[in-house]
Amino acid sequence: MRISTRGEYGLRAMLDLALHYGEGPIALKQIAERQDISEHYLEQLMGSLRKAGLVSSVRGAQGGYQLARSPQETTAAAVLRALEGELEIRFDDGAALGRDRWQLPRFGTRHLWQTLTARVGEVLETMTLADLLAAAEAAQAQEGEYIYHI
Amino acid sequence: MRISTRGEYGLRAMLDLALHYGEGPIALKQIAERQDISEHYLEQLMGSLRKAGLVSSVRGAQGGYQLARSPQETTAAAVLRALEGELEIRFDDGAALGRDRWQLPRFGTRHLWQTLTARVGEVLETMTLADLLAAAEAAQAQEGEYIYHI
DNA sequence: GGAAAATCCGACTGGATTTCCAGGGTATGC
DNA sequence: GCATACCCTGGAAATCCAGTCGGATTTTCC
Repeated sequence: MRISTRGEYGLRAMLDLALHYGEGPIALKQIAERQDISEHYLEQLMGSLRKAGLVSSVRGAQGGYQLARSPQETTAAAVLRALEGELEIRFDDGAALGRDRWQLPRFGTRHLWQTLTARVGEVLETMTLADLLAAAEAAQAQEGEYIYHI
Repeated sequence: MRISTRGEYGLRAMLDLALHYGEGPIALKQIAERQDISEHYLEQLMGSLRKAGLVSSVRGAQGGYQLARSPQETTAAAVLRALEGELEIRFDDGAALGRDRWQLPRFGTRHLWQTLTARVGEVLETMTLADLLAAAEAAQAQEGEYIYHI
């Protein structure tokens, strides 16, 4: 059960942009350094995000990327869809299955993947970049506490 | 967001065994034919399921595989864990992260994967083979109806 | 106008993973 | 003792992933 680094890196980049929302375009190089991602690779990912309309870019010196919409309006689902393609757990061609008893297992797995996709979708559609940053701040504060407990 | 064919095939094989629960050992060849899976490949998968204690095997003529526990006691989580390894969405080494503001994105993604893993886990731990077969029967009945509606 | 700073674009490669096959070994029932 | 079936290793083929490379284009600043 995996999500590739495209999702991880792309989401981190988007969260980085969210931290600087409203400050004008941020250069790819800065994001790559802060988030420790290969610059050229991140370039590809930003291309996908731009084509999906999630970020806008400004070319030339002093250029960079910025969120197309506010962190409150950008969902994790939109980001991951742009980077990883459809969010379905196992693609299902929707072909009609027969009525024989030995075909029940196929219905069974299909049902499971559908349920799983729905649950995951619920989470991703409701979580925005702003939500994630809020949760991140809470987690970071806790981690600080933990250190002092040693 | 993918699950490989190991999960799909293995789960189908387990559901096939569930359909014949209590009838003694079922030969691999029969399962492979009914579920349309390469015999040699399925052999590998059954090896994993056996080592995980989910099926027991009987060697020799009239041998085969059978569920080690009833369909009501076998969860989808156990099956998938045996075939796909840990069910975590993106492995997290749990390393401590710093308190700098630019590290917030890392906390953010970590939080998301944790939430997602938890949700998926809930579904998989509660769903048993028996549940899946019940859902499958309902789906198959509906599909029958649908055909007559044309 | 020119240098520098950036995004944009496509091709390509090395490596890992997945899927599957071949072939031989071993246990068991009849 | 033979047919049936599981068991094991090794590896081929294909696909996918992560990252690289080289350059083209656009814009700012001096």
